[in-house]
Amino acid sequence: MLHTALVLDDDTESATRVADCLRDVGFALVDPVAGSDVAEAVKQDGVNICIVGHRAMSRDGYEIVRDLRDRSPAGIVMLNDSSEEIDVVLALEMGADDYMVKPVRPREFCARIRTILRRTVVTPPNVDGARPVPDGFLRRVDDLEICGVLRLVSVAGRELSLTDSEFDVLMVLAAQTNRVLSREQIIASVKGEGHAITDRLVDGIISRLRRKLFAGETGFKRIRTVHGRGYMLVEGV
Amino acid sequence: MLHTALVLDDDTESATRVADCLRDVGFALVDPVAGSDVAEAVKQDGVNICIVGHRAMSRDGYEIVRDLRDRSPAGIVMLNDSSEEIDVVLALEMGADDYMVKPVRPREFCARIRTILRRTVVTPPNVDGARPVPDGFLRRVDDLEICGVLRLVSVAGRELSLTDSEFDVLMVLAAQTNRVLSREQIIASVKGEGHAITDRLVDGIISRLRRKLFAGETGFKRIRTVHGRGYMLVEGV
DNA sequence: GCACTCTTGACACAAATCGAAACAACCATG
DNA sequence: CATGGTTGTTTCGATTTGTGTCAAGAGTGC
Repeated sequence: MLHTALVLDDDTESATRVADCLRDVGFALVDPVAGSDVAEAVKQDGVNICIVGHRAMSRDGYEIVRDLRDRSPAGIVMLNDSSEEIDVVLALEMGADDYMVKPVRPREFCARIRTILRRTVVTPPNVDGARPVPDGFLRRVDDLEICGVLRLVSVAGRELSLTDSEFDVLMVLAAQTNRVLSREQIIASVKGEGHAITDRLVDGIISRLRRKLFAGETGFKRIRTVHGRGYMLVEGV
Repeated sequence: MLHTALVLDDDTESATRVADCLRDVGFALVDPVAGSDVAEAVKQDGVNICIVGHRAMSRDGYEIVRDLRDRSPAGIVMLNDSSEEIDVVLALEMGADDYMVKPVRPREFCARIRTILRRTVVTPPNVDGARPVPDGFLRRVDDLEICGVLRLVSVAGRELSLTDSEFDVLMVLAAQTNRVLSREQIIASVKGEGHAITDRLVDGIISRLRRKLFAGETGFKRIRTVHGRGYMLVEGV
């Protein structure tokens, strides 16, 4: 249910616009690390979808798309100012799953993203028996370890049992540490969009999480409340 | 690889234009039979991709798209004169894989078709994304061995006898380990679609499976329940 | 600082979901 | 037609989810 996205675009205006769209509909965003191997990072972080501008990380966007496609099954969307046929065709042939002309229309953008995800199989089919062990989807936040695939959590080595909704919320927070997430965003990430649920449910789950995770700990609150805005999982105290 | 396409559009000018494109790049075209059940025909003829106009076969194109998506894994492209955001979003939410505004540009059109086909796995009636199961195949999930042909199962070398329905459900779970499958998906995979059976039957079978397979095991649950969503067979603890 | 308002934490409780077992219907077999 | 095995439904207790409430806390204007 929780999807992770990566936005790469030197056009910062478009990048923030797109990032906001994605966050609103419940995506966790990964920060692009300049100079790093993008495809490798995408694999590492279990990114489901990449948005690439026609120039990104001071490189040619098309090149990045090809690179990503060669080494990752993630969905790829190319953004560009140009609506020329040649540019569209080139992007798609490099391996993009869709091509949109800026400025994107938010609702269409989200709908197209969802369409791609519908077709994206996270683990590529692998017929000959043994599939690779899911080492990915392991998130570490200080001494908190979360395995997204097996849905296991441990704090300081001590393993503990969370309910499914507790786990889902923790996952969302852990995907975006040191960043405030609104209750709406958290619910959207966990339930999908347009679910009729009270905001306050999040409070309840957070309350239970705090007790289970950081029961004995004194002083610092690692899940911090930001009054009027939401919650944040603090990393690197 | 020969692909088969079906063009449905009351706008004959667009239809022929599109059909020509497809033929040029090597598609076999299926003739639409007026009044027939489109989704059924698509299945029958092994169609890989459907092009649907906003009016087709004297019906509303959006309706056709939804119908197709519900009952076929084929790629679907919607064509329309309108470039309104609302129309795009609607089409995609009905299940279209792409939406293009007429008149289509041939090279872009073909590139987009190819992009869809890249993502379209033609897995026969099965949970979507499930890996194709070769005959005579032996699936291994940790110390769990399943022979699909002889319908035998063993855990840690110890062989045990399952009933047919237990075996079927185990097969479905084993085809997609570490991924949550809904009760609907499980029932659909085992019985075929549209079978009038209680969701809860799955619970019963899972319960019996757990007892037979992992009777003595302590601690970790290898068939995991995800509250409100379904079940998951965990691999690689 | 003080009064006021809105937000949050924590708990209690209703509703939904799940696990396991009991039970009825079905089916093949002898 | 009795038997044994399997399938699918029902039931009940246990767990989890989601709502309501109220006291405590945080922000704001004075």
